[in-house]
Amino acid sequence: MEDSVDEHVARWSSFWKNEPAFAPEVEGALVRMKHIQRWIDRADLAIFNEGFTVQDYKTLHVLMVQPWPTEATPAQLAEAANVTRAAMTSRLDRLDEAGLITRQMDGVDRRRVIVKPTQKGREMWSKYIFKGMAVDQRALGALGHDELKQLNDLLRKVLLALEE
Amino acid sequence: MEDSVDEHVARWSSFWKNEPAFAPEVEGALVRMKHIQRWIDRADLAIFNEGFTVQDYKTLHVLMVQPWPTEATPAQLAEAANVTRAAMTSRLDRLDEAGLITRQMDGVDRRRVIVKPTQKGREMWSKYIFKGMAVDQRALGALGHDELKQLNDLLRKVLLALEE
DNA sequence: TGCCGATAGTTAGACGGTGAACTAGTCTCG
DNA sequence: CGAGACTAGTTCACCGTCTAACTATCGGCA
Repeated sequence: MEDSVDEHVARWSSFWKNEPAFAPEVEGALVRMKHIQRWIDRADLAIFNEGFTVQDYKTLHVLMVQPWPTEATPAQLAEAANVTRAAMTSRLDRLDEAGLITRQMDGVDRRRVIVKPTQKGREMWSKYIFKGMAVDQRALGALGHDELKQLNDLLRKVLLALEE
Repeated sequence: MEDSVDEHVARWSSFWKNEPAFAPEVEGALVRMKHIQRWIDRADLAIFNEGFTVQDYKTLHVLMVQPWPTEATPAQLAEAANVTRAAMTSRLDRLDEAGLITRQMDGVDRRRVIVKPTQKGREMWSKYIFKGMAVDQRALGALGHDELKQLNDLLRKVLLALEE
């Protein structure tokens, strides 16, 4: 059975009949990933209501999810959330304002700021994390356990190469 | 061999030892897709120089790639580029200004605007499309032909379910 | 010790996106 | 045929992010 991306790839393939640089399977896989990603983003958007935004949630999320025991610097959070440090500053301002995180100066290196979630921040996070996981599972719900494992094996191989 | 996402998933798994709602393979697959996507976005960014932006390119790209014979309406382009119609208006303004597209009123339905690439627009697009494809192929370069096919089969199954 | 370069975080101004309001044109159905 | 609902595209005000300064601090080396 064919999905919308098959059409897309077929059209391109005929457009570039004699172009060896075009790799249909690469194009197909990446466009499919993009579509899945977009579907999830839209579903996630629907979860949040006035006053607590997706950005707020994602910031809190990368904070909770860090390898360190749920504390981190703005720079680490910015990298994890894929935004600039400047953007992270204003995000943290909002969360600080709302009482969801605290910012303390690091005693050892006084340039650094240690960000920690408050109790209220942790509660806010867990209020939404399960909804988010439900969306994710709905997105990949078509795959059985073995297929999910296959998918992860393939993606892991890709990622290992990209991480050098 | 383990990638950075394995660590992440292992940490979460122990965090939620007794939480059946957490599905490690779903989480892993989606985070990996996100990382691959991000790697590509960053590589793409490095391709473009002053005066012609990634947005300009992507807009031109969705125009060239449409099922219709390289002409489309702003609304179709907005959907394809995943931005609002308002944003597409200002994108098209820039491309129009630069002489890369034309906007003509549709004779049949005079609310509609038909967008077409100019010769210059087509040239600009093909100037960058091969660089973009090279990035994509580098990203998935770790996979052989059969693995790419497997990956597409899995992703197609997911997408078919999402497209109803 | 004191200087110079690097680094963490913040601040300032510009830019692109969003949602809502608006204009103009089309469709439907009594 | 004409009123009301709908649709396409644009304009506007607001908001989040980006780049590029700027401040404060750290580290190395003469």
